[in-house]
Amino acid sequence: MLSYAEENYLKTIYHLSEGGLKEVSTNAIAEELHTKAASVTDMIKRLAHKGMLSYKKYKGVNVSPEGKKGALTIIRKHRLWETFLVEQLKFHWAEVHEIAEQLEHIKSPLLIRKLDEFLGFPKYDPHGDPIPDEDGEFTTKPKKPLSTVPLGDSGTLVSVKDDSPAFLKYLDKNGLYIGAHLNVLDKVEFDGSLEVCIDTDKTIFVSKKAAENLLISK
Amino acid sequence: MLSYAEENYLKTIYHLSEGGLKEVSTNAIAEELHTKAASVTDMIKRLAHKGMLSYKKYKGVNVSPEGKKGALTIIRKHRLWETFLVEQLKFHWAEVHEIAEQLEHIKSPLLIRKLDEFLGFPKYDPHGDPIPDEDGEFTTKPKKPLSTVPLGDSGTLVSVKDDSPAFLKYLDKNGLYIGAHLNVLDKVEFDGSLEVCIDTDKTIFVSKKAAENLLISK
DNA sequence: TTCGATTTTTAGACAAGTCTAAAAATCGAA
DNA sequence: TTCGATTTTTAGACTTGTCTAAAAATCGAA
Repeated sequence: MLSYAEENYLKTIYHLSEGGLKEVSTNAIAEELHTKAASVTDMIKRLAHKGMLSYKKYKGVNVSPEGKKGALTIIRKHRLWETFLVEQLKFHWAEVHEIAEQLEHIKSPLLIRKLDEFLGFPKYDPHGDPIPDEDGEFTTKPKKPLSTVPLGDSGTLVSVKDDSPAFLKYLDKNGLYIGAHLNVLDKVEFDGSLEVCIDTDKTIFVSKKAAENLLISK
Repeated sequence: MLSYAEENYLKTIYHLSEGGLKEVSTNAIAEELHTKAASVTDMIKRLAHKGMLSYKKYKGVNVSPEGKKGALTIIRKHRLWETFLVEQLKFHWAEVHEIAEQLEHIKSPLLIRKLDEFLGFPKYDPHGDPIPDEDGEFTTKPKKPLSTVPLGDSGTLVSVKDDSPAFLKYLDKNGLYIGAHLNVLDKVEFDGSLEVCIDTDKTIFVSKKAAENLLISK
């Protein structure tokens, strides 16, 4: 059984390893968790001892199959709770992360199964990220920036790269939201901006910079 | 800001003090929390230092107004989450306590306000206990054992004294559930058992012992 | 390939929360 | 009211998770 702190480290390391593929450096973990390298060394020893990571001094860590399973369980819980907060409690998708960071540590497999059922077995969270199932399986729809969508093509706005308050305000102002159906009507050669139709009923212009921040999925 | 452990102590001490009325002994706290008296002494010093308790060596502790406020916030969260688990996620009311023990420590006043609204501002939790509002106010309906309800009177089954699996099984078997409307039709002099009508459509006999375990409210 | 910069680990300290064992205070019965 | 039993506190140790400072290992550029 992992502690609150151990779960946070494991989840972070898993994310940094890009799904358990790459080894992760001590400093990268320290930076991500706003902690110190010495603390990270202590913790990765603990997690390695528990079989979650494989670790060789000075060589960084790799997530073990056991660790991957643990990380995906935490991620599953996080994303289910985010879905609950947005769909049921009517939070805005940009304000749920901190609360889900707490909720993801609640220990009760039955609770998560019932929550999943209550939400109708969602496949994606409010940020467009996939929700792993009980076995850790999930399907990632390829996401690409709106700026790379070919003229005439359409897709769903599933995520944003930058979720700063300034950019969220921009989204609101232009009637853009996660889940919106976007159709690229025209590309302006001069400045790279796009003419985009939202849900077939509204047309806006999106700057090149904004289009690079909007992530689209089919 | 109180830690997880501090919150648990405060809540337990508040309950033992019967709403902040009585002073509470070190040993009583230790027994309730399955910990040792020495640990309790350490913790009550911390909580007294934070202004939650007033404490004089060897004299037990009293809950301060600040402490009462904190305890009622935790109790409010606990009971709202229990209500959510039973009404929305379809847990049985007897299996939600442990999960709510974890959920009650989630820190987000906005979350609790939204949860309260989502649930329709419930006044009582699935065990029949009152849910304090944001200011810590609540109204306790007087509860009394079914065995003391006069012949011909009726009320709602709001709680049980003993929630052992054996007694829960008994409830199920007899069609009894929290929220059932009960009407005392007859009292058997011989063994103190009662003839009770459930929701006007079913009549059962309840032994004296069972009737002492069933708590009724008008 | 060597030496300085960077990264990582070790060593030692600290805070929270727990424990055991022993000392101190209080309680209660004769 | 006194003395033994009980309760409570203190003292010291342990674990988890954190830190700083310093040592050790690795990396990279000349």
